[in-house]
Amino acid sequence: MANSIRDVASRAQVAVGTVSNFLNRPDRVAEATRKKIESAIAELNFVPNASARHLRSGSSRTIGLLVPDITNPFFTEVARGAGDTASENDYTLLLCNSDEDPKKEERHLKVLIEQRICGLLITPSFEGLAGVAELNRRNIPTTFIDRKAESLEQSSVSMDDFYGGKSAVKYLASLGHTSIAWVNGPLSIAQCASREDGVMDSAKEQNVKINKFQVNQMRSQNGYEVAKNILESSSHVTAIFCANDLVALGVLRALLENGKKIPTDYALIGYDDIGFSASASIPLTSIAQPAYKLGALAAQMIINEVENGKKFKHEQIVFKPELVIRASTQALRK
Amino acid sequence: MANSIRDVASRAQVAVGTVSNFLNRPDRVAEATRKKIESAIAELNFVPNASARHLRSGSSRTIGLLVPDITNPFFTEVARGAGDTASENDYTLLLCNSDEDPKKEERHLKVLIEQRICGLLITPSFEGLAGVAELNRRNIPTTFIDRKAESLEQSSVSMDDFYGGKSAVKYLASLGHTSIAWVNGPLSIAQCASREDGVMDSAKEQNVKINKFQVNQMRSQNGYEVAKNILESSSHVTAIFCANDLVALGVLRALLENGKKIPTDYALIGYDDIGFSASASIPLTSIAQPAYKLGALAAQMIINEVENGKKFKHEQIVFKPELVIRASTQALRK
DNA sequence: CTGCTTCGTTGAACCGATTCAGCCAACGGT
DNA sequence: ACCGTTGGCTGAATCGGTTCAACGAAGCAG
Repeated sequence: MANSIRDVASRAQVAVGTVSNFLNRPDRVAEATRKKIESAIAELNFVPNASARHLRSGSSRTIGLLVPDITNPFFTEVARGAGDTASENDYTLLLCNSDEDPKKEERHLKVLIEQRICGLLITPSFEGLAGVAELNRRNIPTTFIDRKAESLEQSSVSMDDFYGGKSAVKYLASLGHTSIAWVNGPLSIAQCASREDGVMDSAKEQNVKINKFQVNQMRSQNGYEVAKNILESSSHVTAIFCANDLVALGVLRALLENGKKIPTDYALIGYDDIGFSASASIPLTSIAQPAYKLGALAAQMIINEVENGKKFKHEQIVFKPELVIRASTQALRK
Repeated sequence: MANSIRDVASRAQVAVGTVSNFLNRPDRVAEATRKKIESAIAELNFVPNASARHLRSGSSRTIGLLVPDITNPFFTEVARGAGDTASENDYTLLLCNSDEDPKKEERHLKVLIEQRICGLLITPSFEGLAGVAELNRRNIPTTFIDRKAESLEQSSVSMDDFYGGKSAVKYLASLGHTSIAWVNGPLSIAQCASREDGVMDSAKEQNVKINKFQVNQMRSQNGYEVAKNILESSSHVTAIFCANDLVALGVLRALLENGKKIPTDYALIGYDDIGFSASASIPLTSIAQPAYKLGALAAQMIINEVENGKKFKHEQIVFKPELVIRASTQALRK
């Protein structure tokens, strides 16, 4: 049932090496031979064994993608982008989800090493950096997604989070808001820290007051819970900026339940511009990140690195996010 | 850098076979030897090569999961469940997304065969069934997810869609609704067809009138668009039942934009109970499907089949979905 | 003391591809 | 007629594990 290259060879009356050439460098095989092999393959229903191929050739044509939360639409878009690009280049994408759990992350990293992936795409958590170092020691090229590499020895495709944080506050200020709630995730997440820097920088420039709030995980439920604090807070804010859309959607729900009107009572901005934000009951103004493109480009870069080896020049690509204005924000009425 | 089992063997002063035993059946190795091998492995930073292992042993310990839309939270939950179960049993999950494109589906199937996956989990599209037949010919066990297998030679983990459709209508009828809009996806999708059967069956029982509407893809945008038709429709409905939550969320947004009140003007029910439904601005009543469990169980079943071979008894497991009542429905006011 | 298990270990053969040195024929230039 | 080159093909060696027949030593019964 499972045919080998040797079965094909004997059926086509050629040597195994010729079949291998046919598979990998068809131009080196004469027309007549090619036909014989083609029909032998068709008759036997032969499909080459990837394991055998990888074992001997040394390169696995498999790239790993390790994301912290497959449930977050931002990352599914990244995965789609990376997956499509991998397919187009005849690479296999091995998608792993760590669920923000360092244990799982480490376990997946081990599996990826066992699989001898030729490259890794990862959005590293703080703890995950140790595992990445291990990959480096093994000379497995690694590209960061949505997180800038500090070292020039390392590629990354990331977003300008400072700019994103800054532009949201700037926009709110331009609408007349002078007191803004900023709901951030853990500062140990690099993206959150940068966004906060941007927020504070812009606040100073625009002479706007920032009230900081914090969630432990950046999920909808956490936003829902933190909204109470915002409502009860003594200082009166007129706008709320959340570090991602999931949190913003949670905040939105809590506000509406409390009879607040958006954008009249509060202007609300999220971050990521996931699909659900556009079709939320009050479409959310957000800082859009080109997730699909991030994944696709990162995959392309790692493939280049794999194929060009030492000649490859590492790059740290940084995109600017884009403000997308929808119904959840409007000018402040005095 | 990349060490082999032979390096470990010579460093630990034992035979390669002993190292292999250590890796696979540690109990057959004496304590002292075990220690020597352990430290050799640690010193060399040895990680076994999965390709070599699979090649010789014949079984790949990799199971494929092919989903039609990684963007749909329902399927990311399925993937989480399958992935976790695979990990726990030391299997690798190869997740592929076909984006509802038969071309991509076929391509992924080919890659999965090349990888010599030991089992496949799939939510087959109508066209995909041919590809699945190919897998069968190669004796690769296949389990359907969210779609009941017709043949008893085939396992499946699915939902009772007839029951789901029926119970939604029954519930609406119990609230006093007698005229209901039913927004379904393509009938070529088995799940949609069954749900519709359930809807019609219940309608007859409860003496309720059903107005059918149709979307081509089951995404939010399609729901948004179809809502206009519902509003303009001559027959006056008081409740809307959508074939999945994404569509329902789209409908919800459109209704609110048109100044309608939910649940006062219209009761609204979705299907799947994805996370976003609970935290939608008007939390959605929905027919809940245990997506994570579906994935986890399917993975467990395919692993059992792989490990028990012919002894394995195929099963067609069918879960009953569950009505989850939230704010988007209420009793009809006369 | 002998024969029989059991336990732990050994190492060569093998899985199915790729690689590469080497071979043969045909062709062209001188 | 001779030699060099080229194109096409061959098949043995190899990748890094697993498998398994065989073997030595230890333990135990008679």
